[in-house]
Amino acid sequence: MRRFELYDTLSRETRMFVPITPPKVGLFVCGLTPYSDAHIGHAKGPVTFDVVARALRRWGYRVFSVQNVTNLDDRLIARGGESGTDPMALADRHMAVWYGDMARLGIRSVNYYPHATDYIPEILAQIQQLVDRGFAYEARGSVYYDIAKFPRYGALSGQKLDALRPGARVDPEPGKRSPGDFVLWKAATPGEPNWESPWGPGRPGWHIEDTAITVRLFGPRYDIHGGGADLKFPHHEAEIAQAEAATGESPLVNFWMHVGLLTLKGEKMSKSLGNVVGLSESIDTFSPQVVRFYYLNAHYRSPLDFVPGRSLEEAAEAYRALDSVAVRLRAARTAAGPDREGEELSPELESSAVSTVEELDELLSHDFNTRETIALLFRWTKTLTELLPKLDGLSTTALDTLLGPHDWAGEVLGLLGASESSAGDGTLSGVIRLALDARARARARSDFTEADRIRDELIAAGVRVEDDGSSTRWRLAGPSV
RNA sequence: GCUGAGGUGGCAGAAUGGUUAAUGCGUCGGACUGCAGAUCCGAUUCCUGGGGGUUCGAUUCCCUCCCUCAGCUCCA
Repeated sequence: MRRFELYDTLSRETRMFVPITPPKVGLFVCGLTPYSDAHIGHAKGPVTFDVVARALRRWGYRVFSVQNVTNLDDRLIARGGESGTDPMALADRHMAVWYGDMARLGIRSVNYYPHATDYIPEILAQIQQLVDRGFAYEARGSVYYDIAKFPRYGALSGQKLDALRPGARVDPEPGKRSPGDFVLWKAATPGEPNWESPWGPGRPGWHIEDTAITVRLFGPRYDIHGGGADLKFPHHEAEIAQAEAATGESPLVNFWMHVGLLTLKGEKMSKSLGNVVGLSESIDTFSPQVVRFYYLNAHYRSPLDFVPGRSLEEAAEAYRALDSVAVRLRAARTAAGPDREGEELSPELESSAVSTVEELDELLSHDFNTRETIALLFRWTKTLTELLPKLDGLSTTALDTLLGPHDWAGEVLGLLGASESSAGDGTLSGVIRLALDARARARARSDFTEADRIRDELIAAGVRVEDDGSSTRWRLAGPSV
């Protein structure tokens, strides 16, 4: 198992990661509440933790990665009510889209997506524990957590209870002992989904599902808990308070990882501000790799400012440069077959390729600095470009060695991988090839009017045409690229 | 107001108590091309918010001020 450093929000320090039960690593990430279509900010965390899981597995850890789904909450009920849809069915519908987007983004590291409503017995049991131990109280059919009973409440986010801004969005519901108390079990309102409980019919509060799930899956303590930076307070505070009070064990998690939020022109992207850019559309318009690249091109803890019409366009430009060399290298490797004899690499080049891979692991092991690994991949690409003309003469083993860094990127970053290269649709590429042949014949007889007409029509149809000395390449163009 | 994270070149964004502060985008010049694009080569050597301090040396550590973003019970 490779050793690595990880920043922990709770202790506010970067320290060596040590699993509770090596080589196992429990990774829990707060997933989403699928009450509407996902926007471009929502996938930043999942991509980040996908890389975390991929890297840990490469480094010899056995990761169990879990992302919960809050498939019932106030917003889902509200949205469902507007359209006369069952809130949980509405959640499922959005999740279908979400899973599709996750698959397109190459996120395959998540082992399990537990849904809140599948854990009602665990939730009820945990609430009962909290009541029994005196951390929670019932009022008017609801159960609240009494934050006064848990002195460490606020430690993660640095909030002081008595400093909570007076008149802020604290909701002094009748029955609450303190405005800061949060609901564990919400008494049923007619027409809403509900379950029987010792306190009457109701449904879970927002925070309780996570700890009910993690205690069930991981036990009272686990290794890494991730989520967006906006979840620190109160959500993650509540989780600590719930789990540690219920199980009597501490700390709930060893490392809290918080992902910097995506802002839109300096402001947080959110529905209420009306400044959202859709996730699915972004993937459609550009590509899953470009979206991934965009996120990973910054440190996961930094906030990232999204500028429509520029951010993904820039990422597309940068990624293409990186990818085109990877594609050509992989093509040469495919052409070489399983065991072609040929020129071997110079000792310097060979050791450079090997040490580049080692350096990639090393860079990533400092709090998952994906940006640094991308910078190194660019440098490696640069040394590769002068080799490009000689590729066809190299042996299979030489090509495999050269592909090391790209294979690393495919395995860990989910970029530049063998499977990620766009193969293209067979029919489409056949038709395009046909048009390009016609253009080539026109060019051969110096009929540039006809040649340019064909090219212009292809461009108008979204196909970019590039002559490269002897051959002509094409690719589907993104918008305004 | 309180808590946290930051302020780096035209832009995006890393890093480190010490040779030219990574990388990318963009821009400029050259090569290639019928042209364009892509690609390649080169340049963009005068960039670390202000002010103090510690140090032989700070962008990095400390203090202070200013500014930005996020959180302060919807939030990835």
